[in-house]
Amino acid sequence: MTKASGRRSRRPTMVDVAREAGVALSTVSRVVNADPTVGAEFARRVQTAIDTLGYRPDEQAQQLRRGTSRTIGVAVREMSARNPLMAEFERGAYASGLTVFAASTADNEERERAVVLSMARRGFDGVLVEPIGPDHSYLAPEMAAGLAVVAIDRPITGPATDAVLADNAAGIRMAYRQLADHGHTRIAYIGDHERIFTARERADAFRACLRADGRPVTDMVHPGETEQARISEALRAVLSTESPATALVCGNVTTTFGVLTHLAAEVPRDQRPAIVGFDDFPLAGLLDPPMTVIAQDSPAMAHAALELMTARLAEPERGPEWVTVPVRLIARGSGERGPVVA
Amino acid sequence: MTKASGRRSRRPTMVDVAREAGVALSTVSRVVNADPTVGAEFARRVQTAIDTLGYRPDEQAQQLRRGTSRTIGVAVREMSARNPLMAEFERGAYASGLTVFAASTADNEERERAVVLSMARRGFDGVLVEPIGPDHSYLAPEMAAGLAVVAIDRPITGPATDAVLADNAAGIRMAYRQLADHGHTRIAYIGDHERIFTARERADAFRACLRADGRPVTDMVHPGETEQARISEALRAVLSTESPATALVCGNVTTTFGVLTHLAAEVPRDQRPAIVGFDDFPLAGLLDPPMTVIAQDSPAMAHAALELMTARLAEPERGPEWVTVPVRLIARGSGERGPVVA
DNA sequence: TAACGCGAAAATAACGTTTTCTCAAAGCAT
DNA sequence: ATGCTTTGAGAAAACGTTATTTTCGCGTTA
Repeated sequence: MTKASGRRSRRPTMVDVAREAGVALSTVSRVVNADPTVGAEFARRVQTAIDTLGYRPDEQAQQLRRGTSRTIGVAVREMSARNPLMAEFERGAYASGLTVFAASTADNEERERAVVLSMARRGFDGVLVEPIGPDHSYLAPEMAAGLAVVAIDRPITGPATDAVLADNAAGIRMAYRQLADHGHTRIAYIGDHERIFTARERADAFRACLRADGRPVTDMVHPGETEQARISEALRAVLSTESPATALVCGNVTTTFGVLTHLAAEVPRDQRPAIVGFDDFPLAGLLDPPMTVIAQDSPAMAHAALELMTARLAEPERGPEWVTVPVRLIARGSGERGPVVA
Repeated sequence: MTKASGRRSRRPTMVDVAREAGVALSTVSRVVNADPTVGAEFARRVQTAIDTLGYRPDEQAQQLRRGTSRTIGVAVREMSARNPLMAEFERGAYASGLTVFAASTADNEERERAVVLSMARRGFDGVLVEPIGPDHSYLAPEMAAGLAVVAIDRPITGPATDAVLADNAAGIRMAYRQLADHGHTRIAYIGDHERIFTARERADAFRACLRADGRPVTDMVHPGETEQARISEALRAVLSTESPATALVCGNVTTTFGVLTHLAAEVPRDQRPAIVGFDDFPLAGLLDPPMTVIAQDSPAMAHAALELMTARLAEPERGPEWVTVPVRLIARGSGERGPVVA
């Protein structure tokens, strides 16, 4: 150790290496960047100095100078929710030599702005964002300055960006169809608040299903907050009328959990409605009955997102592209029960 | 717009603002940093220029110059697993004016090294890391150079760092005690591979419980990989002897899922063993029977981690500190069933 | 032998900030 | 009016890199 236990050892810099090797600063840089024009003897000397000093380049300074960071940021509402997607995206990005950093927006519009802007100011080359609010005009100058933006799960309003979306409408239709095919005529929908894009798409698709079957829409579609109280209220509304719903479509996984919780506590097992939930989740198959769900294809979405991101990094001027990824129904039981004969 | 639709608009810089306002570069800096020595008229002029140009400081350059970033990195094995903890940590950090970026290490030792090192090279002030491998000597120079390191869930071997740990041994004892108190005398443990710190602590604690009760340890403790096949194998081993286990302790949530999956598929409902699982999970209460678990106090752990982090940022020379956070048993049913009378 | 290339290393100018240092003008007491 | 402190703005030097330009030694050729 050279000066190991000094009170506080500054990180060695290129200048230190140059001094140690007795060469010019720029020669060190050339060695570090494997410039072929550097002589063998010099390269050796510099490398030795690098090793003894334990030098490693300061990525921050590199990025400032180079103007590119090969780093992309992920701004999602909550880290866990989109997790299979993030994991897949991260793996793929890493394989392409990109670094990925994630931050959560806590479902807060202002926080999203702060997070994304901070990423841009740090020289991130791109951001994958699960957009929240209705206004994303703050992105325009960043995009003009070269930030690659890809929206996931919902499109961005304002500047036109790439986007990866799930086929929400098709998923809802599959759920509805599955229940209808098993004899249900009173099917209700409970989901997230329609201020959220996906929730709106799903609720709208569900209304369209009802209308297509010539069934009344009123009282059967219950979007709203995903708090337990609201969900319980909606459930009571659809289950305790004179002609109660015999089947439910849940708009997202939070709603599904809320519905299951309510039913377990308040409704006798043999009187529970059939259910199809949007979004798969662990243990879905171990519930009683096992949950039938509409599953999003997270790996495919992650792959598409990475594809769009790298394409845009390579060619910033290309037109924005939207990719819709199919969903599929996983029948496990809860959606295949017929109506309870009251 | 000044030069909006130009092919590619460079981000405005302090120099641009200075030119626009007709002042010196340093004056702009003083205005941005609210230096009180700047005259009112100048401040106004600069502010106007900032607004019209849409200037925002380049955090990268700021950090390079200041030598500090008020950013801390989180390197965890998987984003979802530690999520409640991360969410809480992020919230707290944000409230303290810190920015948090997360990256996953994919349970890969080399990847952890790359991620953490990259964070250090980018000028992150601290890292919260869920350590993987046995050797963390690579951290020593970084810590010497001022990187604040806090370990979560497991301690770091090599350089001495702060750490936040769950009280694994106490948790296992509670689980064992609960089952023993309900009449079980044949209790088995299935958990993660002992190369992982927490898994080793838990398996050891379980062995200690058996010994304390004067029970044989052999064949009742099954640490190993958490793949379904291995778990099933272990289960068959403990359940199909002549005096089979009547109760199980699962070492982590992955194991719990594997065990539940196996039992659901292969063992008739009325012959299933009692179970207590380490780590709580969503829907645990909706299973049949509802799962009794040892729950870690994620908010408390996050809080402790943030506490340690800020303390170290403020006082880098302080001695390393370990915090052990208590766990608690949540009795829901699966752990309160008596032995099956065969 | 002087001019000329040429290869390879050194010097230097950025990148966008912050901070230290200068220095002019203004204020004020003598 | 003179000298001395304030005040506040501008100039310039960092921070650790990379990219461009200069310099220099040396073998070729006219």
